[in-house]
Amino acid sequence: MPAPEPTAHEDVLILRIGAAAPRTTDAPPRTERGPDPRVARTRAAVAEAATTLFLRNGYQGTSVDEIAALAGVAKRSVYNNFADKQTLFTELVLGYTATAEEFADRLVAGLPDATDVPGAIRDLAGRHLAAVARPQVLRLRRLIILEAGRFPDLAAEYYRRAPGRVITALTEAFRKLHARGELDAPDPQRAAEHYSYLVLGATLDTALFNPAGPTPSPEDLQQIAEQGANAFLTAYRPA
Amino acid sequence: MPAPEPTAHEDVLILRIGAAAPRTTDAPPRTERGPDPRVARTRAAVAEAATTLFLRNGYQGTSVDEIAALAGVAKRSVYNNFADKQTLFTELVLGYTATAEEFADRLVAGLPDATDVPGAIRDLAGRHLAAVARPQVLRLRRLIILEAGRFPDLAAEYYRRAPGRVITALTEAFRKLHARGELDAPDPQRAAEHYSYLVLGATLDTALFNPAGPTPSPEDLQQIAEQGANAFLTAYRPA
DNA sequence: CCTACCGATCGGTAGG
DNA sequence: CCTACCGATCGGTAGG
Repeated sequence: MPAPEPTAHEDVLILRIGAAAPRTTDAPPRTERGPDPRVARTRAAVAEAATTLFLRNGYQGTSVDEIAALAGVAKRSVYNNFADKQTLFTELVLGYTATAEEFADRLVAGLPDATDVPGAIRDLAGRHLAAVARPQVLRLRRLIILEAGRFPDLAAEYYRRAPGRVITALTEAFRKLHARGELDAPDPQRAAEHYSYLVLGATLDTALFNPAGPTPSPEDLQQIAEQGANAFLTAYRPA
Repeated sequence: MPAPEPTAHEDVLILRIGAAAPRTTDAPPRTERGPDPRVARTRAAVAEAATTLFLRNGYQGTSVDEIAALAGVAKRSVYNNFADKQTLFTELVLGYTATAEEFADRLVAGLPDATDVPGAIRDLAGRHLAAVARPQVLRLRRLIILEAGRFPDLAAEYYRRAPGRVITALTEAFRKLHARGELDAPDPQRAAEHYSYLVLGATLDTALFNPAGPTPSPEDLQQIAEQGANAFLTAYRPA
């Protein structure tokens, strides 16, 4: 259960979306040499430029002209690869959501069968907060919240598959640990929520109200995670 | 220390701002009958309309024309009462911030000297969550987060005077309760943060990602508050 | 990749 | 002379 390398996380998103097949499905102009590599290159450049600008300036604050300019392509090329601005936005966000979903599953994977449960939960809290507190992740979370009025289904799907997925996985883990007598958690879902907000709450909240503020140092984050995990372990310690 | 009547809370904000003196300070045209009551009436109508629309559609999503139309006045009247759209927005938010600040102080007032500390903290949690979970309060919080990029100083001031004020007051209360041996909270600020996120975290988070979603019932909120308070009390129970 | 253009809408201000 | 208010329209910019 190795922790993923932090900074590569966002790159995976960009590359995945950038490498996706273009939207044209009818009679693609294939030759024997396969699809035109310039198509994928242009699409990847648009996706990367759009990701950068959406995360920095929001949906409304980003114009398609800016995306085209930063990608080094014509505005027409943007619309050749994505139906419209809304589709471009939702495809980028859903690509990241899939990455976050995989992270959630890996994060909790070893917990139900851990031998040193307090140690495993402290370790999980440290990895969890370190992953969530990365500037790109905080910006994405903030972006989705900002656009939840315009894209309610997208926000709901992100919530269900990213933070909600962690809650779901932790609920199952805590249920087993309660049965094993390792935790006193008769309501495992509530315990999972309490864990999440004890470990992540302060950091996520601060980032929403002060988006341009400094990132906490790894040492600060480690301390916040440890104190949150300790409070959780004391509250849910078996009798 | 009675809990404020919920729905009247927002009205206080609107009336306070609406009744404020107009901006003109040089040589007001007073007669023996006092200032023109139409001035205050127009200003109040603009403030109320702007509050409604900003909370519903955000800053960018609200035009001055819409504000004027909903208030039933000419657009020129908006500019006669507020220097520009940004000033209108910040004055409204700061008016509410002052109300929230007073609420924070009253909320925690009796805690440091409480005799039944667990009972007082459970009671505080119920009043705290009930106040914060009101739709108007959740919408205001969301609005400030949405505009934290455009109005960073405003977001920082709101955070400091509203949720931060609760943390500050609780920190002092927990420090005294720790000294009295009623809580085991050697780091009272961290304890105050843990209390806040245990009691409020899930409700605030859900409202951000699903702003059009249903409000939890008072019974649900009471249960969430009680379980959060119980987890806090177990985690910080003196030895 | 640039310029041009569309239908629409914005915040702010003119005259009366 | 003042404040308050109106109908009309300004220059500039957005997505497409």
